[in-house]
Amino acid sequence: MTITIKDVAKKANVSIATVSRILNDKPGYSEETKKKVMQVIEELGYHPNGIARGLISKRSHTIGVLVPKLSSMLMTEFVSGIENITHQNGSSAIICHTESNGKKTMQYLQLLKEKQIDGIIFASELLTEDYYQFVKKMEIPIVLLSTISYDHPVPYVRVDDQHAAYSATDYLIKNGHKNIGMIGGNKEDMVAGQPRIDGYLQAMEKHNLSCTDKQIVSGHGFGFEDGVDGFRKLIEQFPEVTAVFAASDEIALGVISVAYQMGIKVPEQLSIIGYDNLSLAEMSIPPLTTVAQPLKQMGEKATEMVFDIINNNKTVESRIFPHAIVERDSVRKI
Amino acid sequence: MTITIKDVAKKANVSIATVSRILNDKPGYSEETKKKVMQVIEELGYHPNGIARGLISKRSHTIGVLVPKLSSMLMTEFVSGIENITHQNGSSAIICHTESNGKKTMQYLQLLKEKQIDGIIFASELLTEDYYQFVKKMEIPIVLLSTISYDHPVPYVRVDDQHAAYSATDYLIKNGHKNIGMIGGNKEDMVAGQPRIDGYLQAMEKHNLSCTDKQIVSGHGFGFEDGVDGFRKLIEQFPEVTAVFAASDEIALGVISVAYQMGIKVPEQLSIIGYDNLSLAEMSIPPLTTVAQPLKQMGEKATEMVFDIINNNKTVESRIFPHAIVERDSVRKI
DNA sequence: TTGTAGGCGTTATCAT
DNA sequence: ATGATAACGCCTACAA
Repeated sequence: MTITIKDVAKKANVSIATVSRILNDKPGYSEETKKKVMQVIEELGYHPNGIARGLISKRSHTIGVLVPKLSSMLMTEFVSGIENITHQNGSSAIICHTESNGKKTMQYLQLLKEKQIDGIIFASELLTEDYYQFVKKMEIPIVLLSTISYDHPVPYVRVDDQHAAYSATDYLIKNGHKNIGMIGGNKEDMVAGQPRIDGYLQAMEKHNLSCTDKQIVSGHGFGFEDGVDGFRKLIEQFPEVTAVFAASDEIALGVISVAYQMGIKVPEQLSIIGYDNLSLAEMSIPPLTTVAQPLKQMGEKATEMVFDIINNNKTVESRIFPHAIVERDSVRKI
Repeated sequence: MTITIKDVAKKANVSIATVSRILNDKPGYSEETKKKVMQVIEELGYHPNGIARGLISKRSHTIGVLVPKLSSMLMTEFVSGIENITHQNGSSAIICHTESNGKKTMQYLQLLKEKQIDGIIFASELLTEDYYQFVKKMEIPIVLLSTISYDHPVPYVRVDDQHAAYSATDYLIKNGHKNIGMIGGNKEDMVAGQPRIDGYLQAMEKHNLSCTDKQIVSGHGFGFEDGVDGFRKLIEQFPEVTAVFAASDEIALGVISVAYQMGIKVPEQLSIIGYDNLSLAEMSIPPLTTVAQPLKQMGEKATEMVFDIINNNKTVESRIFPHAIVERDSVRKI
């Protein structure tokens, strides 16, 4: 049997109201009784029941985090930042692994609603009409992380993907490369897929570099294997390639790996620039030049925004974080 | 204003008891009223309040997960497995990032208690007397993941670290290596530190191979940098080294990285075997031979055990998972 | 089949 | 400064 505020009250010969006051630092008790009560609490090892509290306060001090893929280091960084701020605000985070599955996502949304979570962080996936309608109807504060909604005014935190991709490609060009290929993620992905391809295209055009379809391979995802398959395909259809822009660090590592197998030297014969700046990037051989997103800070900012909405019920402003090229050793300067 | 069971009852012209019965599939209602009620629920977009439910059922359908480090891929795999099973059981997981900080850990423990979580998974860190006493007193079901308690009978899921380390070293020896060095994690770490060193020592002795202090470097942690620093130190004090056993994959990558910088060829001049089999291992150059732990399954099993305790209130048996050498290309067969 | 009422552990509003 | 008591949203005997 777990002990409640009643037990404390009884043993301390006071009413539960008094105990409650002491617990919540509300005026209306003497130092003396406080001392007595605190002692009893200590003796009994009493801990208030947050559930009962939540029933009244209508706050669960919990926020929900929806992520498509748990196994990516990207998410790890996000989650890490989210957890920091959440804890700092005396709350905790429930993490939900959607696997990019619409049905599962809706299930989670309902679960979170039933759990009475105070807010939601929705990461790295398009906010569909369904999701949006649900969240809106339930009046749950939400902010998007590394994604956006095209049709609705939902606050977000992200990097300008197209611009970042432009910068990456531009960096390659500025370093003397002309035959630049790109390995993108999923073209259908309106958030991280197409925009990065567009940024690449934009840079190529700007510098009057030819860019045929053969120079772009867009696979199914952003993983190592996608990089492996992608580069095999790329080098076959565009053998003149001298530099590649990979839409993720994992893809970039896949490229490096294939290059190594084929005896192509990086960066002497092939330059590579990645995207994300995961810890992987420093660990690769050669260390990977890549465009960095401030992952952890983004997670933190998004979380701060959620709490801002929760606490002040004010609308918050979206935020685009700056990206930056992190120069390491995978790009040859011609 | 959020709608409650009362609103549903009123609009459907029934009592809240009836609505509750329908919601929980308890006998005592006609098909007809069910239809009516369900329709009203639909119209109103009603969702039961899990908090209120929890107050009665004394179950929060939430479990707490304590991990020391969020940014490691090890944890990612664990968490992934945990989340799977948790969701499968209609619950969710609150993840707590302790940073190996005792005070923070105790705070989290109390937070979790107040949240009335149903159980705890405690990962990759020694269960101190404090933690144990708290959990015991609060009668919270707990299972340890990739760690153990020396002094108390707390169920755990892990791999036999010493044995695994023995296997790794043995593998090196069987492939003809004699001058084998080791780069361990933290020696103070009674769970993942010393046992792996012991396993290494055991294998060396068994095969009558000399093993001086110079052959072992034990750093502060299990990260990439520890591998970098560790190997620099190792090769200085033990230049004859021809193979190294790294206590983690990240350490191994650090070693490879330094070797590359120094122009030492892997595996031609230096063989390396890692520990963990993270996805990193396949991505390295050359692909890393390592001893694999079934991370995700371990997370899943630990979670199943927690639910076993919660649901059946039975004591569960600890489980040691088998490890396995995953042969890739970082060890030269002499 | 259905409704009434008490209780889960707190907090908040009254009195005293 | 303190104590009774009504909520909070739901479940569950017990009645009807």
